[in-house]
Amino acid sequence: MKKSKVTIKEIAEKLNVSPSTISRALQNHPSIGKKTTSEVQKLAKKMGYYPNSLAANLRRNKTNLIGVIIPRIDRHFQSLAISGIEEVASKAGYYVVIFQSNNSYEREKENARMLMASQADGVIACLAMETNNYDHLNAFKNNNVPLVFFDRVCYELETHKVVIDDFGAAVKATEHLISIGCKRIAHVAGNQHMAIFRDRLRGYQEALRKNGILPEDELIAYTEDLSREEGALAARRFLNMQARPDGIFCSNDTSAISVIQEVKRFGLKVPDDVAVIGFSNTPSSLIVEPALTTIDDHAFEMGQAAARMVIRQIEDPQQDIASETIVIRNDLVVRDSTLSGERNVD
Amino acid sequence: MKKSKVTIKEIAEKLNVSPSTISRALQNHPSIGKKTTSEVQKLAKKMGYYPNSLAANLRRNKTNLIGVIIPRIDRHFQSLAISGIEEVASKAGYYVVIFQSNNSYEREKENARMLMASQADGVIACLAMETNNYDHLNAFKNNNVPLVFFDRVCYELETHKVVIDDFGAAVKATEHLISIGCKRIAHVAGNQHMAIFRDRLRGYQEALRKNGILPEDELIAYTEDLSREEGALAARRFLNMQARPDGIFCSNDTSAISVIQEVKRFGLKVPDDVAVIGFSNTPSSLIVEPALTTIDDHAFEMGQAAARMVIRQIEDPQQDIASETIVIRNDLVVRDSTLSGERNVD
DNA sequence: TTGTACGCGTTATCAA
DNA sequence: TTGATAACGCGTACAA
Repeated sequence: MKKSKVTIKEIAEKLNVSPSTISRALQNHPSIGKKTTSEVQKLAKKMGYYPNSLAANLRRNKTNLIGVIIPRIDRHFQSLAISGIEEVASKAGYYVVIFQSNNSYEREKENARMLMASQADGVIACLAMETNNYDHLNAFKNNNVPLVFFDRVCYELETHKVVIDDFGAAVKATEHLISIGCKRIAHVAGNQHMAIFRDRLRGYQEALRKNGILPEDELIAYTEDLSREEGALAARRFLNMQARPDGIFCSNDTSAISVIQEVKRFGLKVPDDVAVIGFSNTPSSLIVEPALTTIDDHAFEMGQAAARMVIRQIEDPQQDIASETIVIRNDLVVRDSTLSGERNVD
Repeated sequence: MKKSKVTIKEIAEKLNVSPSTISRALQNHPSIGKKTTSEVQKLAKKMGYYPNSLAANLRRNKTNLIGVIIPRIDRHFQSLAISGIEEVASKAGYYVVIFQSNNSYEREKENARMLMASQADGVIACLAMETNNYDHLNAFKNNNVPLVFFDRVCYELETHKVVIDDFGAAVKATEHLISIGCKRIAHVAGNQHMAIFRDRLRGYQEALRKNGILPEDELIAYTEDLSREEGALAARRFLNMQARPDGIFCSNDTSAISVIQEVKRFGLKVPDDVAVIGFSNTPSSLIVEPALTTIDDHAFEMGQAAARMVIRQIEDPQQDIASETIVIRNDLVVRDSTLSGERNVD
């Protein structure tokens, strides 16, 4: 049992050479003799030496760390995106450190501070729901730490971004409902604080207009965070209306699944009486009955793209284009919640 | 736009005081005058100063980092556990760094190396499926870095552990099936590499024996990783048997849900013809129809307990009990997949 | 109340 | 092929 950790110095003493020789030998520096090198490496292993990356990073002024600020890793979309980030990062020799904001602005600020202090080489962020002040993120720009947003981006800040076309996806989803014969289409909307949910709402409205349907305010349910409960609440309100909607587009899968369950509990059929469509293609969308039609937003690819972007900036900072936006494709995945020969079309 | 990051020295020069004064003022050291302190802090803010924690940690020989080695964060159980870890850690002033092994032994080894290099103050680990050599984890013990296992632990190593009573939970689950009248109970087993899945299998067998039922080998389906596909495969085999099982206990929810879907596809009813029970209480268990009876393994609490344990060891190393194991409670959550007045009992 | 001086573990530069 | 020395940014014992 060692008391304190083994350092380069101790190895040097045992071998009667200088610490620099050890340092070089451990990195297979060509200027060190083959024999010395292998001796050093053997002894280092035997002594249980581990490099102290604090010291090395301090000296080198590079940490190979990419910080990720994200609301919550236990959301499917976000953990998938992180997997994408990690895949690209680790292949390029970077480590990924995750900071959860829990959708709290204060924690996000704290996370940003910690990231600055930890000397991360680059940062990838998906903003917290609460966030509408962006000063805490300026520190990165001011210190030339590359910053890439994804999904929940901030248009007020001039940085690189990775997004999907939420507006277009919402248009696609809504027009799908129209195409299967829905006449009266409702929308369960997310927090209007966030651009992605505003865009989805706008897309929904635009699709209606384009198809000669007048958007009605009472057909929109504004929710705080698209939870199961809010989905059920919205569904009940819609179902009890005189003129009941025959199609519901929800801004996420959680609320959509809740809506399906509520429709069934109400004694109506999905999709025959009410067709339902969600957003994100989470695993649960395959389990609910009927299986949920939804938008696949390719979270993994968003993560990959964000990581590639931030690494490119780290590795050649000259190429500093002011602000570039990558739009990841999205697909409508049609399943039984909108698919049926028996839809009650009038 | 600053070229390089602001340091204590630069602040010192601007204020014509020594760097140590700045250092102390920034930490609200009592020996520094009120006026100086506030001046320093104001200027630091204005100059956009961020402490360099590499340097500070190197000096202090403490990082306040807790490293977590975990197979995959996009598994519900694991991301919940991490949330538990984070909650406790951040309250105690520690940061959590996550290293995914992707269930690969090689990556886990690499993760351990990185964690040693990053000078983490403590480590929490949930082992990869592949892992059956534990040398890479000895480094922590040898360097007095506290190590706590949770869930997928390693009995060969003398460390602190947080687990649930997998054996007891499996007994409970199986006896529940017996109690509702199941006579012929099958089991979808996880990878027998891992103790938790061995224990669940043993618990299943023990419950049968205790109740005078002879465990049959053909009623056990051994799977690689309890995936949807493997669950479906197992279900088909069981359903096509001459003497069809009337109850199936699955070692996770994913396979259980898949079994339910397969039973229905086969034209039989859950639970009337076949009752199904899962393990872990994932969100999807509420969405499948009928809703899945399952074991709640309290992942969040496991994470909390592991974090408390590792922090205690970090903060008073004298109390170094060789090896302590915390067993977190687990609950049987009874839902419709085993609940029905109409079960076909003979 | 503040400054001086040193060291944390490593690496880069320069000289030998 | 190797060694001496300085430096990375910060914290702290000691001195003033």
